[in-house]
Amino acid sequence: MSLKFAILGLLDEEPHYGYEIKQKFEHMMGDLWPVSYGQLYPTLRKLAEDDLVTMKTVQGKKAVEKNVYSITDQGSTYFKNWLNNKKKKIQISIKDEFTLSLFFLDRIDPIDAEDILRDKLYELQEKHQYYTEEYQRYTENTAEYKKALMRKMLLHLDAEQKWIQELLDS
Amino acid sequence: MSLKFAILGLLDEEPHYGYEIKQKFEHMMGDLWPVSYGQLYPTLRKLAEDDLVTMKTVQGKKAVEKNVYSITDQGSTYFKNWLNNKKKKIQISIKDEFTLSLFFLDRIDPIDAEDILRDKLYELQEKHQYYTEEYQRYTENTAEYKKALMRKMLLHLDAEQKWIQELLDS
DNA sequence: CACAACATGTAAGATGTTACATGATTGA
DNA sequence: TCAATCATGTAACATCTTACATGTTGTG
Repeated sequence: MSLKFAILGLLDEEPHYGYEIKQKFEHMMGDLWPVSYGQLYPTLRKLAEDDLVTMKTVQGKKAVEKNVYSITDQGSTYFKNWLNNKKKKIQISIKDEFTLSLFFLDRIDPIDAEDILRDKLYELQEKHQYYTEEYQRYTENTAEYKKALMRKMLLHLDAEQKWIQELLDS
Repeated sequence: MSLKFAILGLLDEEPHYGYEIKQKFEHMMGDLWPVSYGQLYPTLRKLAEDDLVTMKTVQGKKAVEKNVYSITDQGSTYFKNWLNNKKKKIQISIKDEFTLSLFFLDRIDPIDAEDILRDKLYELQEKHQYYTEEYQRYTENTAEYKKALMRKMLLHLDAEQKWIQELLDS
């Protein structure tokens, strides 16, 4: 569970409430890593159950209540241990619906098959262009990590395009 | 759910029993896409419940019983519809534990941080070499798709290595 | 005889998405 | 006043992994 560590990492700097964690995290990630409330709140509850964080309800502006979470010593140790020691897996994703469907491409008309590949290539090019422009909008003030993450996305989009181009050429 | 379509695709050629589906699929995928029984059997049951496949218990050699699954007309239509029409998503995975941990790398000693990057780069190089040798063992008889899948893996491993190298250089 | 391979499954949990449900506050 | 944003959550489902449980058959 990555989100668990993302939350602990944020809380290890300062306390945050749920809504804020989502906004801050997604902004940091350049919107490349969305978080749903359906995952966020249950995860926060579980972290509290495990005594890795504590929760305190705070009155915000007027009648708005916020649940502010703080990391515990246990939580901080757990996080730092993860950061320093644990072998962390990288994900090279080749298990997706599109890739699977190519396996069965010989079942359909070769002309349709080529169309499918060209469509996907076009889709990838558009995505690449969108993220390239996004990347160029970044300034010197943009956090290094955010740039790096976008760079990673672009490199993998390059790889994917190259792959599909190779398939078309063969 | 990708596995569902993988199963239907196999059954759309000829009937298979569960164990065989796993073996055949993983072999076709060059062992890049493992399938657990904990996922396979419940998925087969669900496909049967949805009338996309039918199950028939058959006596194999001696006392061994096999549950042979066949695709129904409904299932065949469903599969072909997926193959021809549905917009299928590609997965560019940037949401993994390792990538996340880099976000917090400024919390640890820069020398340790560099070590972590170098370790991962080394790990990726080993993996790359392993798969390259695997790829070279493929012959003209090897199914095109199997080669293509391995090629995709290698291209994304290249991208990942390039990314980490860039991080080290900066 | 032991061990690998064949064959089928369940239970529990991890990790996530989508849709629903509720209500306050702010700005146009 | 109306929509966007702020704020918190639940329920159902989807997908997948790991560990457990059971028994047969073929091979050295």
